Amino acid sequence: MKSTIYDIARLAGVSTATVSKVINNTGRISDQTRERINRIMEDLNYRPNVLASAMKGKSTYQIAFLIPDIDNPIYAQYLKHIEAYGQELGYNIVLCSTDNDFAKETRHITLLRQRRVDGFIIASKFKNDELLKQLVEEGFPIALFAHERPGISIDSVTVDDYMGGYLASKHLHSLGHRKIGVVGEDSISSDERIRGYKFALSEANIPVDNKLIVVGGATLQEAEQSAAVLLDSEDRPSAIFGCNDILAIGVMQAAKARGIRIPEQLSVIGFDDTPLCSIVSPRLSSISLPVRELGKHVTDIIISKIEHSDTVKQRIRLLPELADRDSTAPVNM
Amino acid sequence: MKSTIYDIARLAGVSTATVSKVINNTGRISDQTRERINRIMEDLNYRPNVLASAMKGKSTYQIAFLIPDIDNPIYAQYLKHIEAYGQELGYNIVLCSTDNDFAKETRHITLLRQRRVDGFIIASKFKNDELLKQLVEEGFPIALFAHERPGISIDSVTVDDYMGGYLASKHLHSLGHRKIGVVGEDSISSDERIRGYKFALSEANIPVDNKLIVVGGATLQEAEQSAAVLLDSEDRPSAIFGCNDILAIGVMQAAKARGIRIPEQLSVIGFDDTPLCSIVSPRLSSISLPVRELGKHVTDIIISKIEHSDTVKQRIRLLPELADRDSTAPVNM
DNA sequence: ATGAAAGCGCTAACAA
DNA sequence: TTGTTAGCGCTTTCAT
Repeated sequence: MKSTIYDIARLAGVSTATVSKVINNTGRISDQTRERINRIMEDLNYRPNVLASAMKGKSTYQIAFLIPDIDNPIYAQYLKHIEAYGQELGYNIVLCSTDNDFAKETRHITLLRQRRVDGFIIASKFKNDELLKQLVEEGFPIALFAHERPGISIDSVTVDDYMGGYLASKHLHSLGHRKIGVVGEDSISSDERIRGYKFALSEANIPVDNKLIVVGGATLQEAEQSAAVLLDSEDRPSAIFGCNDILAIGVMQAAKARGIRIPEQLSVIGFDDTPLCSIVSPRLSSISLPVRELGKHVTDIIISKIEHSDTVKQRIRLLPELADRDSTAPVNM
Repeated sequence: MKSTIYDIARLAGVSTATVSKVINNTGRISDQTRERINRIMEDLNYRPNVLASAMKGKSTYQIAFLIPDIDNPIYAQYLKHIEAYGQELGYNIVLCSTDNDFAKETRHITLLRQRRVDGFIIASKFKNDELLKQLVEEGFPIALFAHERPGISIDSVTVDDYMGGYLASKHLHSLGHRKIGVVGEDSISSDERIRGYKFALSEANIPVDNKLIVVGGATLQEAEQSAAVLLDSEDRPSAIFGCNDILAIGVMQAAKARGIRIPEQLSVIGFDDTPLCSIVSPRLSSISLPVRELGKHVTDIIISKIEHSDTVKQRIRLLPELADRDSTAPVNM
């Protein structure tokens, strides 16, 4: 049978209070008893029951990570770093898929609170604003990841999507492209990226043509359909900005299906710089995110909220960079 | 403040025992009190504290899922289905990366047991045999996923790797290839797949040439190096079987770097049939796994062990299928 | 420096 | 049908 704090206390000839103190490094204990207790704990391979200590208000050392969709490799990347860094600090990650579904996210949150997870990292475009606000008000450790909610006062760690959209479009423009299409999806990040695109155009004195902006589904297939609208128009763009790599790859496939050569006849650029970029051909230019740093930042924020009930709110926004590869080239007139 | 079972009891004018009984649907309670209690719980939005009930020996409704490496999309796929199905049954997934590291896996397991997770699904090539055996002996709910350990009596859910290797090689052979290379990695699955390959050859009366079998690292880059050995030999194979999609894509890239056209000059086939297959060009032929069913099976096994302390052991082995795409073609002599 | 004891929120055996 | 009560394993005041 697993040994308890009572076993240790009995064997050491002390009270459980004393044992508890050496476990938690609190109160004053003589070096002698401390050592004796430590030895006995080692001998019995004693591990405190986290449940019991959590019941007394201590943490469970669990952080929930909510994502919309594991299929997009960028989430796997996020997960990877958050898990790795959390692990270093003694925290486990409870992973939950929300599928961007209002009911699912709500259910998850209530369930996870019952489980007494210590905090939430939310990387999905959370729909239940009320719940979010409520959690924040209660002071529950929570942080948004990879997407912001301008209206709510809540911690967040994101990449500067606006900047990234600008960078991507600017790159295209610097290659001589003036007719630049966009394939986006329905999300705040995507919107921001498109705002950046528009700014790049306006900076170059190119009027924004809304027919060049197609916002559709997030899957590869849906992206192909969105791209089709652009590609099949009589006066098709010479370059397309996909608001994430999946979308951009959808564009590539649509182009390929139409015999449009990349980058000779069409430049394509993505966003996120996932490992997919080096796997497709031509290799996809993209906007790269400091994934590890993003992960480290949220984890740090959440944990400092958990451990020091830190209350200051912050919005950390890291800057993306251009990852220039083979899918973008000077415009061919 | 969160309400407790005491609040409910007080408001309903009954004892906590009664409330507990309606929560857990045990004992006999009059419809009248049951309804009254239920109403009050609804009104207060009462949620039982899982920690407290877990302390009384009930489950935590958490299953740990150990994987070696999130970078291979097949693990993301597994994760996706296990999470989704677990979610349906009220279980959360605690995700842990082991990086195939003995120390890490050991640390994880002990930590997770402290956390009182209900069971383990292990999808990494687990190194600590002793620990594994010990867990099994203790009757701890545990199942191996996507890889077996012939030596240990333990539940497992896998795909028939041998069969898959056979299928892949047979397909290549049926296209007229006789000089077929293999790029594998250091894992039991990979070994099995190679055994299947050998069987396909022997069935076709082709002698096995060990120089055609290269076992190396698991990353894309390492796969390229493995492929190089094959591709740069004076008498290079006309087809290569990559023991998973990443490896196969490494082969494709190595071929591309050498100006070897696929499938005209080299046929390539992978294993796992990840979404990557449709993204590379030419689209990669592969061996497809019934991923959803695999996930459902392990989850079911683990949960039945948890809930009915089911003790019969089973090895479920599902059959893979050929997914024929554009990277394989008749040999060109 | 150490211990006694109350209690976290729940369950279950036993009584009534 | 319902209630009393003794824990689960730990933390934490308050004494000593």
